[in-house]
Amino acid sequence: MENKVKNYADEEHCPVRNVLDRFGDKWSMLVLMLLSDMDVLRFNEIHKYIGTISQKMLTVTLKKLEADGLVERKAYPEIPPRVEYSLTKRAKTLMPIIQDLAQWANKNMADIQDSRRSVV
Amino acid sequence: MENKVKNYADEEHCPVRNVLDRFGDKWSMLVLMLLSDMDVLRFNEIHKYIGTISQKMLTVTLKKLEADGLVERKAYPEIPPRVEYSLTKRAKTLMPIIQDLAQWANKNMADIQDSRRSVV
DNA sequence: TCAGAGACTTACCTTTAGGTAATTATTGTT
DNA sequence: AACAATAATTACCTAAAGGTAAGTCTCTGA
Repeated sequence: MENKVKNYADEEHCPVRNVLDRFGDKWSMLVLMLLSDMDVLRFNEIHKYIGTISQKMLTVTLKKLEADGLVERKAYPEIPPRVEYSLTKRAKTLMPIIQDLAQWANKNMADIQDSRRSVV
Repeated sequence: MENKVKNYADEEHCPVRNVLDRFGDKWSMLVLMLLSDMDVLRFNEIHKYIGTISQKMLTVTLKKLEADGLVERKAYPEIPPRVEYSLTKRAKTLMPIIQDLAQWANKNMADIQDSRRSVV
């Protein structure tokens, strides 16, 4: 019983909590999906694709994803600098699941929005 | 090109953004997984299983999930009151994906934590 | 008559996420 | 000399998420 509780609550040891916290934010999934579609993108390209993300948040998001080993950063020592981002192998094993999630969201969005409306 | 940008950024029409925003919070996934495991639970049972959630947040989370048609609430007109929560059909179509996600998280948590450490 | 059970609700406060706008470094171009 | 380009960084601010602790409602049993 106590164990059950631990399994569901313990932030340090719950893998779901621990890992999914990282892309439950506003931008991570979007960046992952974009990179999955486009393969390799430079900082400013991502910035343009996701028109509404701020430079700061793009930096933060990419750093977190890089720290988790989901995104690879390749900097070319040129002036002006060029930096290319792409998905790692690890991220590529995750993408099918994210695609499923996206598909589910696509299928169910309309119904869910209906539900929300009928509650209000 | 402009279309691409829209597809990736538009909050109103992006299904992923729109739907997944809802369980990208601190507790929703946990509650869904718990209900998936236990089938039917009362308010205080959930509260005990997830030892660290506050009453307020449990209420908020359950209400959001109910509004989205993912959780069903059955109140029995007794004193003291009894309320039972369970997953809806809609939620049950979502659970396999969440299970996959959990599995992926389980498999990759250790490596991801290593990555994070090596970055710091 | 007062405590207790169950499922909340409310007021208040702190923490975190995220946004804005200005600034940096370096070199080639005008 | 000033400017443009690229990929950031920094200081500052607002809004949203989440936590704490106390209160509410209604009946039952001691």
